[in-house]
Amino acid sequence: MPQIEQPLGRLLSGLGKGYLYLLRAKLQHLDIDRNYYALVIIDSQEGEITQQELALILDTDKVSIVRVIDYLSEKGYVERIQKTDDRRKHSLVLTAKAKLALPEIKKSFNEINEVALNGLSISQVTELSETIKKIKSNIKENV
Amino acid sequence: MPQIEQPLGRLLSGLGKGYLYLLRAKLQHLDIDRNYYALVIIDSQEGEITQQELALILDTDKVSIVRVIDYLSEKGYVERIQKTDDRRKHSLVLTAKAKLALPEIKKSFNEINEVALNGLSISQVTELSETIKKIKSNIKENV
DNA sequence: AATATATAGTTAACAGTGTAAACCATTTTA
DNA sequence: TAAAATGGTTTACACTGTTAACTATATATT
Repeated sequence: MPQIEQPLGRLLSGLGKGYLYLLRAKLQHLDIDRNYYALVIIDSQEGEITQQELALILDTDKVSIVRVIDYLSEKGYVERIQKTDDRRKHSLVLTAKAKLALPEIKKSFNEINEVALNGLSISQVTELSETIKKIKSNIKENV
Repeated sequence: MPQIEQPLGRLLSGLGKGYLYLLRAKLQHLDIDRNYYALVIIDSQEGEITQQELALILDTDKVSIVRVIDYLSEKGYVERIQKTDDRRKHSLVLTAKAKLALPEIKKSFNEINEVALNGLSISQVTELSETIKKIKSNIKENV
């Protein structure tokens, strides 16, 4: 097994950070500087996602989600709508402002992917995707 | 270009976090729960590394390094030795305690690599290593 | 129906991290 | 000799991850 110069964990975290940095730079003109992906998820489940469900998808906990939704709703991107069938739950819905911003958010995701993967062949990207999936499941099994 | 289901940044950060989690679990019996890699670096430069140089290698800033070294020296793993040729600088040196722990720290790095890369062929790991390097330089160029 | 238990979301608290500004001591440059 | 730069420290602030305790509702048990 070939050795990797740096601990892989550090390396991957570092890449993730660089990614986020580029994303923020690209979306600088928005009045939010984080939680973009939460918006994408909420949009994809339009009108039918609760905070718990979002937590599950984002692989985090409900406390963190409260903070995310507090932030996004303060900024006018999301509203909590109490569900009538179970009044403990809140449906998360995007505002018009968020819907306006979404296309450029998604576009930025794609653009940064292209920047990051620039110079790699299609088969290399496919391979990377497979490998990441494998590593993810390897880690999950051992956690 | 094939699309990747999740923002790559999130995915990579997530893997990095899982990695660190496994590492901490493996090294639970030590009385430190972070900054393991700093010890490896310091060891590899034995006696001839300053805080600034460490900051450079770890891709962070001097303020963060103060915290790292405060932590590691409180726990008895590292000592600051003022250099005589430039008394602003501190050489970082490992204590006997750190030297004793180092082999298992390195071993844990390797073991977790093996766990994470389990089921991947040698060529896939090589490919991954190349791809990561490429992504890293792509991101660096654009930061 | 009454009580116990579970769930969705919130609040509070604490430790850790990233980042910037101000500062001290020392060294280098002008 | 004065000014500027460097290595390291301190302080401050915002953000993040995590745990515990809490409210309100809903579900299950008797």
